[in-house]
Amino acid sequence: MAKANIAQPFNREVQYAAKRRAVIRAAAGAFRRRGYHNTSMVWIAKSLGLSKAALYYYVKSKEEILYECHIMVYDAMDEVVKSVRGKGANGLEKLKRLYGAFAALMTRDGLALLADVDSLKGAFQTEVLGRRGKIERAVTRIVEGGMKDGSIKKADPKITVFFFMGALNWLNVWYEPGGRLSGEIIAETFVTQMSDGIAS
Amino acid sequence: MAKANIAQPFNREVQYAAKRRAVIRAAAGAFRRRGYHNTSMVWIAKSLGLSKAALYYYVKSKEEILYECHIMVYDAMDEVVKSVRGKGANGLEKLKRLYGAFAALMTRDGLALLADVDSLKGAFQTEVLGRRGKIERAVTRIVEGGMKDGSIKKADPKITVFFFMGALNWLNVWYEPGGRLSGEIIAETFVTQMSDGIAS
DNA sequence: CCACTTATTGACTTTGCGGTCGAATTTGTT
DNA sequence: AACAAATTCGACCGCAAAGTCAATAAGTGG
Repeated sequence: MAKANIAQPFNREVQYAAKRRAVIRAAAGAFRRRGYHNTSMVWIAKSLGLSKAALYYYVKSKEEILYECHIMVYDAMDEVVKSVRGKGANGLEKLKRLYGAFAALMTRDGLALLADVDSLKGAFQTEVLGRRGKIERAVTRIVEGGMKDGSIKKADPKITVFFFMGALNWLNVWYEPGGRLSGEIIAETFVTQMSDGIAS
Repeated sequence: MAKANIAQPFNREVQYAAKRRAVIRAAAGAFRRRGYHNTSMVWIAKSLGLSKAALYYYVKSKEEILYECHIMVYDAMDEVVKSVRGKGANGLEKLKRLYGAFAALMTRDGLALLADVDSLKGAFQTEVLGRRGKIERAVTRIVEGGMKDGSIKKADPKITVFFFMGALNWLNVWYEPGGRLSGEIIAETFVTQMSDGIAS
């Protein structure tokens, strides 16, 4: 019980976890802007005021960092999916909430869908692809629901989903925090455009 | 004059050019599927039944291949842009033709928007970014035209354009030639979804 | 202030891959 | 057949960047 009450800044495990997260986040930002292979461990280290060797105190390999980046995003997305359960009058309404929240994740929280899945090997890749599939299936299910309740016009669900999910992914490439276009405006426009594109 | 009439299969320059193109195309396919950095020169060579060294008889560097891949796509897109000049009753109609043709490029001709611009350096990168900007501006101009003539609902043109261009790019990731979903179906659905999303 | 754990480092090793080169082989020409 | 030009190859080099490790500094509890 003693340890449990120590204030966070003086709790070593908490500090370690926080620093580890900082490493992941620093890397995630760099990966998003310049890609996985164009970002070196030295660069990540320097951006945190550390040496490369120190990084390996927090992570096992560069690949593990990339893996964690993906997991971070999918965790957040799972959370969003859970939060729209039961909400919304129909499939389309539910989807609008979901999509808006996804857009917010990208712009507000700096979380980006990474495309470098092929740089992951073995179990890492398998799990990330699994998580991606899970999200896709969840979104597809909502879309199918909307097609059934008549709020979304009938079409192949897969194409429908990948269309607007693709738009989201491309955000990584051109969105710059603090730029002319605020995250709110983007999210709003995206939701409208998505919604009008598929409403019946 | 003598040389000019030689049949193509016996004309060395033509053969050289054809082989060079084959190298670019083989690489383009691999880059699209597994990414630039996950594709080695040895792999490209073997996929053509050659040794790595032979590749360098046709190209100066791996970076040059990536550069040519980009140029190939932008040339095709410029062609599409030119082909819709004057066509279509209004901005939206023009855009639908354009977008459909873009989708066809991706699915039918296997041309893919590469995202690895950051792997290009110096002049290569500058030119590719220039070409990309040119296309974006052309598309944006059409969209703005549509907003003026009332066929497209008013919104920030940049967001509007990036939304549906992003969807196009994401095709690379999931579209598989010969799969359940034909290029025609995809192109058709994409055009509808794009159009309904922005029509006024 | 001492013993011990946690953090961090500089210097080194390893490795995968792009790129080069001279030689060999194939192809085309007279 | 002989020669030249176009192709292709095996073997090698260089380098950037991932990853290791022994040494050390910083922090903590007694």
